[in-house]
Amino acid sequence: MLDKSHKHITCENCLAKKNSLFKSFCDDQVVDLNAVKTCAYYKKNQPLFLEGSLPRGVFCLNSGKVKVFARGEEGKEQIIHVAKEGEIVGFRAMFSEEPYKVTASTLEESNICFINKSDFLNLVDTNITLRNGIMKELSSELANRVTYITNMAQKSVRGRLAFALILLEEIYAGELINLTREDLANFVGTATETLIRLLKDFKEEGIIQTHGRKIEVLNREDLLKISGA
Amino acid sequence: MLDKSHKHITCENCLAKKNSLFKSFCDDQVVDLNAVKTCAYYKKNQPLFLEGSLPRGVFCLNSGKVKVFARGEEGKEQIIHVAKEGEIVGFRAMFSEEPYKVTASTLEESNICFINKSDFLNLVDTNITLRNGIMKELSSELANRVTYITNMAQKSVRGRLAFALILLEEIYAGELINLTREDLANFVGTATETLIRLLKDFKEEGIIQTHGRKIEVLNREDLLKISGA
DNA sequence: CGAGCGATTGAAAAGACTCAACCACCGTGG
DNA sequence: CCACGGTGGTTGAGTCTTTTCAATCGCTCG
Repeated sequence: MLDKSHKHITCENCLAKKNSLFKSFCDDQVVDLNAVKTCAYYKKNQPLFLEGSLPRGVFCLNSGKVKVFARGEEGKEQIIHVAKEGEIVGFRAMFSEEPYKVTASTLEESNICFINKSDFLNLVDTNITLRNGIMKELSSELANRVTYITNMAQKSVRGRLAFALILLEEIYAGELINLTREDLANFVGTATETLIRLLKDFKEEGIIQTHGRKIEVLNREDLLKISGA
Repeated sequence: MLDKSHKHITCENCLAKKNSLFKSFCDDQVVDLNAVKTCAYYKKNQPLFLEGSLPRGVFCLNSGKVKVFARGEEGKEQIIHVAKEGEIVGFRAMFSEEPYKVTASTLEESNICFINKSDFLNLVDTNITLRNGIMKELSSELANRVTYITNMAQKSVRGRLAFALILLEEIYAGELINLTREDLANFVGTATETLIRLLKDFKEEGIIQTHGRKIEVLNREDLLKISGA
């Protein structure tokens, strides 16, 4: 179960150490990191930061999931990314002097640590491996978004949903995908009703199965095939 | 008129010096840059690099325009960006060890210089301002693409075309927009026929005017309004 | 128990795409 | 000089996808 207190999480045990940009850190640096960070417990649907506000630091997810989204014209959310345990959220904003272009908000209860902008930039300055990791990460996200844009522009909604389910299956590794239909629709980029109908189709085709709102992928191959079309 | 020879272009006079990432360079560095680069004349529709190939360096546009695109499933191009004089193309790939995810190809006759990967990375290592500029550039492009994705996912084709025309008007600053209907459709993310019909609508509404294939924007305000809807 | 949100369904309308045909321009070779 | 072929631009008709609007259902929370 989740620890709901604000107690300090030690970086040494944190998943982020293994998976994230901080993986290059040696023991000394982890101790440093541990010293400058602060930890907080977030309830479901609590924002980490808001579009338009000024970045003050980065967020490191110890547990829980976070959606990152922009708002289109009529305020409709477009979910750009779903971050999971071990990921660092908001580091792109550290290098531009601009306000956030996106909002980040928890999808479930989460324990999230915060590292101050100056502390973070200090780490970046003193650790070449970290800096290279960040440049590589920025570049590869840029490349990812090319795929994302191409998908949005060229695939049918059915294809996009298949693609989204593949991504989400990996993000929810092991667990079932657990999103409101509206969030899922906002990730795929479609209307909620359309999304529900397509999920129904997938169910009837035996590709997925639902447990309440939760979605289980039964046939990844078929999803790949549909996504490709 | 364009100089069609392969003669050396001096960085001192190049637009890229003023506008691009290299703007932070002091005179000495410009001399260095000038020494390591090579120049080439490109005909229309000639590729700078191909999706899947290994990056060997960056391209600096002295004159001309370049489209950067990915290919969707059935090979359909999705144009991600149209680069103009002064821009540096392909620098994202310098920081990941992966093959290009996109193809770059000239839209018109161009004079383009090439800087070797190791020379470029050397410059990045020795010039902190350049490095910071690059990180900022990567971050802000990432932010741009969020808008791009949201547009693709939520706007109608009409809205996307309006948005594209606004962007292209800036890129073709002063000149008329000059793209094949197919390229424009691949930028907007639609079928060529749909694109042509929408252009016709815009013409009838007095928002644009065509001169052969070239497009002149008459009413930017209306485009903004349509794009916003 | 009632309010309210999220999930679901139906029906109709709008938006885009596909296919097929035709036009217009341009450079080539005879 | 002119017919030819090819590419890019345009139009029409029909179809499919997706959205929109309206209504219903189920569940949880106070």
